[in-house]
Amino acid sequence: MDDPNLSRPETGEETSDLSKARLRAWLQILRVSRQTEGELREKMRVEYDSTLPRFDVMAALYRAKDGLRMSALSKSLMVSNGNVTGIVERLVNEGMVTRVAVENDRRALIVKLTDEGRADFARRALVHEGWVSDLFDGMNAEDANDLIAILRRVQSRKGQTHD
Amino acid sequence: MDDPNLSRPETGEETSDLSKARLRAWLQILRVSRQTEGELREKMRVEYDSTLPRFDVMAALYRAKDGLRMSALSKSLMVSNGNVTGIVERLVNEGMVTRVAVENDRRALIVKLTDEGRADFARRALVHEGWVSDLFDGMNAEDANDLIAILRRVQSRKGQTHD
DNA sequence: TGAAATTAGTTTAAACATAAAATATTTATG
DNA sequence: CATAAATATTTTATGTTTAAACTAATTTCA
Repeated sequence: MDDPNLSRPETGEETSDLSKARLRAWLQILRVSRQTEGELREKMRVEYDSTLPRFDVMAALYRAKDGLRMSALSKSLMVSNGNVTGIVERLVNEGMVTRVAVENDRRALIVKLTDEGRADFARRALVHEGWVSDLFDGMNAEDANDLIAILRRVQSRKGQTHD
Repeated sequence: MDDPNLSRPETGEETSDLSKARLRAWLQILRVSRQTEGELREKMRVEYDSTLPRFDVMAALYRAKDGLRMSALSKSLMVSNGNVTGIVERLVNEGMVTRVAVENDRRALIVKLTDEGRADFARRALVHEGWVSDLFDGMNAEDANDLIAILRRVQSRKGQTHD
């Protein structure tokens, strides 16, 4: 642990080629991510008069047939607890989800899709997959798998919440 | 090459393996992007009592020695025009940037770093690179270059603004 | 020239996002 | 049991973000 280059150079001034390559990779991820999110948001707005955050919440609830607690939802989406409150509120007003009390724990709520929400999401998810595929038309199957493998290696060991 | 699954199935109902792979890739990008942004934001807040958007604006201005117009700034950061107004406003209040009128075009403004802003950013950029490198410590140089190459292929042909 | 179109930027309203504080409830512990 | 600690969620304050409306200045072109 006494090689100074194994960790961040606290002394400043010098940065390694590897750290520069990682920074370039991060900036490229950010660029593609912003661009893709922007285009998907626009489509979501025009086609469904809705938003990506609401779509993401519905996606999480679609996978969890019995619904999710608010806290499980915010953890699964990697957004803050208070944030989910507002998004779910809007989805309730739209009739897409319901909040039901939890047996034996009056602090907690379970959020689940309504029948309408479930049917709506099923339709939208297929269209959404098509949008993504179109936006990523420069990516073949091998690229996709390589990219996923690389990003999984980056991601591992930091599965913590940040709330 | 006559496999009907090479493009999005307009008929609905069925989606190809390729489109599913691209969707998985996109979701993985989104996951890493959110996680990384969350950790960088936290560090920016704790270490500098600042935010990522302000850092991003300063980064763009650091690269452009003569400053940038508001519109060039928003295009370069891929965020809306109105958004930049507020961020620059805060940076002006902090003494990091100035707004100067443009000769022969009284509509336009050029935003540039102050001397203090330039010095501050130079220091922060090194530390920031270290943070990214630490967060990406599962990524070697080859991974970084592969990832960049893949994402460049995705990105090409959609260099438009979305404002 | 002068009206129309375009361009640059700000403002506004609504949504999203965080962090921190507050509320209510449950669990743990002396 | 009483109270302290922990948990689940909402509320509040602040900041980021977009889209759309708006103001002002510039350019186009009939």
